[in-house]
Amino acid sequence: MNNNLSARQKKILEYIETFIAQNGYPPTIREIGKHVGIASTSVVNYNLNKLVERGYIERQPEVSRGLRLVSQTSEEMPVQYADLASLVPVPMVGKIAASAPVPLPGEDFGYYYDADDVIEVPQSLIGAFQGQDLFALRVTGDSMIDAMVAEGDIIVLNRQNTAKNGDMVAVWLSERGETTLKKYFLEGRQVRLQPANPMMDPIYVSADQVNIQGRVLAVLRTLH
Amino acid sequence: MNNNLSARQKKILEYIETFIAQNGYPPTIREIGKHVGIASTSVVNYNLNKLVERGYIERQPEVSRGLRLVSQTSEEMPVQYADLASLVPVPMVGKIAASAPVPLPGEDFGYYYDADDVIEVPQSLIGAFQGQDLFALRVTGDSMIDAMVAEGDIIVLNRQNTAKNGDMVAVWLSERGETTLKKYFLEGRQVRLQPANPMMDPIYVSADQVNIQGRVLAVLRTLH
DNA sequence: TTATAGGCCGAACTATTGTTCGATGTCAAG
DNA sequence: CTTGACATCGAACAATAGTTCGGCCTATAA
Repeated sequence: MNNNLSARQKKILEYIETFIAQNGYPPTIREIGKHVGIASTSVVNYNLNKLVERGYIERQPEVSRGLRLVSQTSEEMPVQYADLASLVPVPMVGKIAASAPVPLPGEDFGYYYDADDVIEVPQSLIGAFQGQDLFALRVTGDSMIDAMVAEGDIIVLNRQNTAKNGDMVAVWLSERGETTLKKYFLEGRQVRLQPANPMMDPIYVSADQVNIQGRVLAVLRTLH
Repeated sequence: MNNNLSARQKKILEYIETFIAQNGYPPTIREIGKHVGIASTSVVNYNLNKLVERGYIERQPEVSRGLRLVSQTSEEMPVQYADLASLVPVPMVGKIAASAPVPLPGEDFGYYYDADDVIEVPQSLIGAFQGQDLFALRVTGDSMIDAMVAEGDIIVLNRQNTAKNGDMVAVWLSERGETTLKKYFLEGRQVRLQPANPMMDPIYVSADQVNIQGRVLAVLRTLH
């Protein structure tokens, strides 16, 4: 079977590509025909099906503009791709202080934050974590000093409400009405919360008093 | 004018986003309506026009699926954005401890570092600084605790031997045989070195005892 | 109270768009 | 020469999808 594309099919493919890039949605059969010089919609249809057979595009029957480009893996993008992937956008959802619960990205927030409220973090700083559950907070006040976190620091968290021993977590202590950053150790029925600063003593809290808000993945401090 | 989105409009926006991600082409008015719980196409149309007014999407009249999402970020700062989002390679030239002078990238080093010894830092974290004079150090030991810097942290510096008041600098105190990170204030003939931790007291050193090794631009801490 | 605007519904209308099918021309194999 | 696969055309058809309009409801301003 011939797996090469005819000149016409290449033209179609290119047109689809530029059209999508330009408009954000795919072209119709007629639009393709007009720009590629094909008079009949059925011919375009015919060639589109060829492109499907050969794996260049996918189509959705009876759906207007129902086509999509299939990413051609073997291109020369691997370098670029790695670069783009290594910078992860993380929404800044608010501030964190000892006196208040952690603001979490709620359902009501949805995906929409101001551009100002997104920071770009190198993937290498946050390990394998990624996606919807990442968020960032700016630290206000000096109350996190025992966590070695200063005012103005940005902490990057993964939203989760469980933790493994040794994880650095943001917790809300319902009894004290207080948020803190500590290393988490479950010890029997109580939890040991160990400050990052080795000179500070841990506190012990009953497990049901501890609301884990998220795991701290990174702390960023800029000084310029 | 109210620029906020109603819950319904947020839902629509989210649906468009996931739909495009999933299918490669935008949804129709009826598809949106069905999934967002709107009975009438006219209402969807109405809300889509609201989204256009507020700059979230663009529409093409009389075109099926003629929607596109407007990228929120590229709106105002197209140039800046690319810059801010870019990663700057910074060589890791060694470790820093209180007990030893700061290793500096010497001429003899040249441009040659292992790939392992280079970290990628977002430009946004280090402000306008860039180029040859950037370097990074890993902190060993707990001796920098009064600078709110923990063991394992990475500090990014700009090599320079002068500083402005208020700059956070790495200095070698020849008299004490000690390296520290402090805020720098020149006061007459002596220098006040102020710990980042506001609970700690400053130290005062004669100006000629202070060897500035570099200005601290950022501190990075990873916890995974 | 009466307006008025915003949000919504339902239904009809029209334009767009994918699908189908018979017919034609070309070319290489039998 | 005949056959059959391949590519094309044109036209009609039917499903999809955007637009419009009258009416309803609620909250707020006059």
